[in-house]
Amino acid sequence: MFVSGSATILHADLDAFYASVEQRDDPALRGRPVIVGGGVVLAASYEAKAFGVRTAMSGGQARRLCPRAIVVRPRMGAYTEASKAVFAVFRATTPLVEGLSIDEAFLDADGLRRPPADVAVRLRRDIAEEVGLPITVGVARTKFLAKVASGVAKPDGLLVVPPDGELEFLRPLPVRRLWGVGRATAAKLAGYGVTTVGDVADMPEAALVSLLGSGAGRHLHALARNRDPRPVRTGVRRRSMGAQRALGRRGRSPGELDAMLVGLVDRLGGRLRAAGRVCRTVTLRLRFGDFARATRSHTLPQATAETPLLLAAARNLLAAAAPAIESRGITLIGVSLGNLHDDRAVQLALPFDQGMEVDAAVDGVRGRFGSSAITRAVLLGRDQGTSVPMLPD
DNA sequence: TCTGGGGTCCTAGGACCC
DNA sequence: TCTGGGGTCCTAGGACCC
Repeated sequence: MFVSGSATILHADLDAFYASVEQRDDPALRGRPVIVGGGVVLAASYEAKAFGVRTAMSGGQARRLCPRAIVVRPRMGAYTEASKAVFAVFRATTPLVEGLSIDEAFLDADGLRRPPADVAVRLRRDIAEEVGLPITVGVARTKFLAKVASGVAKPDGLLVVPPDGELEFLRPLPVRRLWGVGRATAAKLAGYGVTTVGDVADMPEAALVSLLGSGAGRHLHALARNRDPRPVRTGVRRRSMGAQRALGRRGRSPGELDAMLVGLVDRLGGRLRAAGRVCRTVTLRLRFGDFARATRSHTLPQATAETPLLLAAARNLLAAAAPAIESRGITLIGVSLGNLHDDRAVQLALPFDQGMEVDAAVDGVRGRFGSSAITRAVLLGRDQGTSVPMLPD
């Protein structure tokens, strides 16, 4: 391991997260191939990965590759709890934590007194001792490089990329290691004989832009040349919230679909309200019998977290899509809520019989917070007073 | 081999407004 | 009667990530 004093960003990534939680909680699973999820592999322990089992693989294929694997049902609650414990250790290390997913985060180690490599060693030890899970940490000057480093160091590893060894580390890597290069982009690049990060770095930016579009092209050009100025950002808010359900191949009646839609929207409405947020855009996600995907969306005039309003919008979208579903079949239904805002609702408890004062109060709030602060004022009844949801911005 | 459940970001066209 | 350029919002689709 190379220890450097000037690398400042850590990328911490739990190994085979769901499977590791299962092995931690059930000693009989330790050292054995474990697959989480039945129809599709949600996570595979490293013992199972050794047989070629991969995340997102179908359950049937995974069992053929590794017949001895123990298949366990996912326990989302246990994973959420483990994630919270891990993030608590992150925040005890530094307040500058940017979560990327349930099992992954960037930590800014700049400004900590000890060298970043020491911070990383201690972080891995703390998480092993306090949460009982293996975690891999990549350390580098930039986010991108730190993430690549943790990917290379997996599992249960630590890799520091020294500032004077960055290009040497980066150039031989396959393009798929670049953040944002998936199957489609890798295939496009391979068509031009571009297979390594070094190959990408040697291409003119204009060539990448004409091949991949201006956004992806410029992004890749910069990353391949090790330019990534993005800082670690705290307090990043969720921008959408969704729930979906796979349906298998057999057909579903309109009544069944409607019942599923009700269930999905009800769950999302609860999550939205629990998070203290409201949404304006409702998107219906469909996957047809041939597995082609489609989305249908509608933007409401006002943001809301009320289930009946969300459900009405979702039902309209489903009704509009009914002919396509009828003719093509359906294998997945989902709902996603976008255009999220904070719901900073204030409840003005005013007597029902003083309508003049309600108007005055609304004017007062508008005067203080701007004319767009109040989108709706509702008379609730004698005892409840007046509800005034506010939507600043 | 037959396909989960959660997200993010980008692109492109059309509507609409100035 | 014919017509520019720019900006924002909405919708749909696609790629990618874990």
